[in-house]
Amino acid sequence: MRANSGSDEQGRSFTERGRRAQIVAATVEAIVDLGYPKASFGQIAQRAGLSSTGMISYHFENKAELMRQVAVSVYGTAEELVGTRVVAADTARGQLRAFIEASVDFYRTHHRELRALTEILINHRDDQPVMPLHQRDIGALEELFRAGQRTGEFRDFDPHVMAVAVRHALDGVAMRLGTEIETDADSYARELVTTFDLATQARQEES
Amino acid sequence: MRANSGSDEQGRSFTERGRRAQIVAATVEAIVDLGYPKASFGQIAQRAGLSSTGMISYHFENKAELMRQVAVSVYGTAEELVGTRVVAADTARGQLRAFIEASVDFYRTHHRELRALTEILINHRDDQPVMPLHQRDIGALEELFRAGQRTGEFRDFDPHVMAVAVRHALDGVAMRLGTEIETDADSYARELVTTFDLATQARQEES
Amino acid sequence: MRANSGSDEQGRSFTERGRRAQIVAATVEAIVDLGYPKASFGQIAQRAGLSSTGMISYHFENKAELMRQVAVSVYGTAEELVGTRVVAADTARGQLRAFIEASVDFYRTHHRELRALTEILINHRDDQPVMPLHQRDIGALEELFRAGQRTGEFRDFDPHVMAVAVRHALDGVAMRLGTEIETDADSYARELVTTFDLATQARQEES
Amino acid sequence: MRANSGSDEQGRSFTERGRRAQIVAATVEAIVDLGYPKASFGQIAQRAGLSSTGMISYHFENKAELMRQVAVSVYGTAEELVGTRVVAADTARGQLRAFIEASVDFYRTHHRELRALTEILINHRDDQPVMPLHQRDIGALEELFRAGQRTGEFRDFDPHVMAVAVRHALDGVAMRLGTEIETDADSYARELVTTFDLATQARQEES
DNA sequence: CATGAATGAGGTTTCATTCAT
DNA sequence: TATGAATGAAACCTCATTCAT
Repeated sequence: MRANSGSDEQGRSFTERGRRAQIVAATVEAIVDLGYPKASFGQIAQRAGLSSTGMISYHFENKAELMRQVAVSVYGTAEELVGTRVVAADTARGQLRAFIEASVDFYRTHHRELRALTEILINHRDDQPVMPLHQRDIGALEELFRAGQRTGEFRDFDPHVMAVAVRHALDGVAMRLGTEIETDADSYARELVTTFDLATQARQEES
Repeated sequence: MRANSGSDEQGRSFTERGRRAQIVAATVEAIVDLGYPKASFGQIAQRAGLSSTGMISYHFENKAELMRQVAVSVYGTAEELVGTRVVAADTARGQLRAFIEASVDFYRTHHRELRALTEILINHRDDQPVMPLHQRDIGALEELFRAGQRTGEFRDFDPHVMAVAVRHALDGVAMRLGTEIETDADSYARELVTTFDLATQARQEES
Repeated sequence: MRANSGSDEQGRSFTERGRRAQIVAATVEAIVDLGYPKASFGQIAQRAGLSSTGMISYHFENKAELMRQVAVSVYGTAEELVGTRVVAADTARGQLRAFIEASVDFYRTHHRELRALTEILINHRDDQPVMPLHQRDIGALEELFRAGQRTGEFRDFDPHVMAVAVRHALDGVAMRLGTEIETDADSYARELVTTFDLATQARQEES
Repeated sequence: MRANSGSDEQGRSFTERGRRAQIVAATVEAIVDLGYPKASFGQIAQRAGLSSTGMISYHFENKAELMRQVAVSVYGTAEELVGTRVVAADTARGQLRAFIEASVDFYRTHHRELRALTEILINHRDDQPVMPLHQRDIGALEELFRAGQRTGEFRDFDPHVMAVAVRHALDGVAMRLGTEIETDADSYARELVTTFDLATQARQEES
């Protein structure tokens, strides 16, 4: 009848996972091309090579759920890419650097997904909110900062504000990478690393 | 027959300027309440105390133009408030501090306008694009940084990247102030000033 | 913006009352022609000479509300026609006869409205139910029966069951008049009057 | 390829008869729960424990045919239950009483089927019309009345109108038993028997 | 200036039905 | 037989915009 109950990808047939992924990808394209408000089922179906919008409704309970899945998908990819590189570092300072570099890297390689995610995060309003998403990032960063402060690597700043600053500074980079005519992603990464390194490190004259 | 040609407020009757301002304000409210995609003429008219959406079409050429005016209006207010405080400072460092503090101040006092502006910036797509808006801010910041680097107040970083970082870190604050349960705006301001102060100042051991 | 708030006809412009009546009439036609499930906005708009289904949504909050108005309208007409003839009679027995005769009369002259009403009563399911409608009729009949029993005109039966029997026997006539190839309405009336006269009157051998 | 040609249950495999009965039962449930217009194949399949609506299309030529089968099934059950009790009586008057009592009995024990049947009778429109169903009942009643009139048991009324009255008065009871908060079915039966007994019997003073 | 009415396009979603597996 | 996927039509409804008054 319908295959759209539940919201994770487990317990779904092979073909269905394929279709869902295809639709999610097409949604990203539609949002990037047309903007969230004009990313209609019609546009999405077209980009997914489907001959009917009914197919989308068949695979996703409704539009809100589809958008949620897009967010989850993009965020999942990002988390995996960034996460593995962060845990590979052994100092807090190194982890911060890894977080920034990996994030910029991700933005460079996935700027369309990222742009779509941003639009969804801004526009999606629902009872079932999409987003303990940025939240999760910010939480992780706060943790990182607090750990660094305990070991004395970092100076004594408000971990929350700093996490917000880092997170959204990166968002800024993301938005630029999507639209600007070939900005150099590496220089963004390099400068941001330096910036937040300076902003966080314990003052040397105090050591 | 129609009063909506052109896009600035000059050459308009008193009542018309009033209606336009009223509609712009109502648009802000609608966007904040419902999100950009659901901020329809109907909702806007309702919030403006108008009993017909025809009135909006009469005063604005189309929806895109209305949104453009909202952006211009909010951005104008912000620029005035922030600009006057920035020029009052006499060192580049002081100006950076003033920019950050004034911005946070503006966000605290105008977070609804700000939220609306953000949604418009993200969503608005048009042949006649609204917004070299952030652009203008970023340009001004770059200028400020370059000046500071020339006088030796600032270290040698990429002014563009730093401008983007500052601008979007502030955006992050803005988004938080709109939704978080009573975040302390002052502590955001204080921490961001310190952060970017540390990130930009010439290294003291090198002086 | 929209003229569809509230649900009675007061406080509406002349033109609007006209349009609403026109749409209600077209809804009756559509239901009779196609049946409730296929009486779509498209079909209704067509029959109302409207070039767009949007016009219906403009005048009625939603389909449920439109159906409610149809029911109210038909029932109102019936109540007026039947009511005036019932109160004109002075004995309970005479009132029962008047009720039956006037009802059959109404069915003959308004069998399309009646058919539509029946379909709506059966099919409409909503939180805001249409129908203390038959209920009202049945209540009135119970009252009539009880009065007649008090004066000794009627024998001692259960007024509720008898009311249900009368009301639904009349429904049966209604359904027949709509579909049968020219049944003689008068003979229906005559027979039903006799039937329920005999069924209700106090036994003469007991007097 | 398909098993749905024809419309009676003969010449069908055991499993197929089972599935068809199961689907018919589920259709009754769906109609009672949701109303005819919302009794979709999806809802029916769900209630039948089927995981695909394709199964329904496989077993029934189309939706109209399914509905026809539901009607036939319910009506068949009713006819059997009522019929056996009617023929057991030996006077026309006794048969009328039996018909009413057995009918009310059937409504009490099968009100869901009955409700579904009613909705189908009202809503079903097709080139291949379902239902000389009530018709058949009414025909039988007319026969019964005519027989009683010949033997002098009944007075001289129009058998058709009386049949319609009885038939639809019973429908009214059926509808009430489905929705009212515990109406006493027995009192309905008792009162209706008395009512139509009085309405039909030859006047004793004339004998 | 302002209103209410009208239009027509386009939105999401549900549905009966078909078909490959 | 049974399933899940696909299709395309049609459903209700909202919207920006226009126009007569």
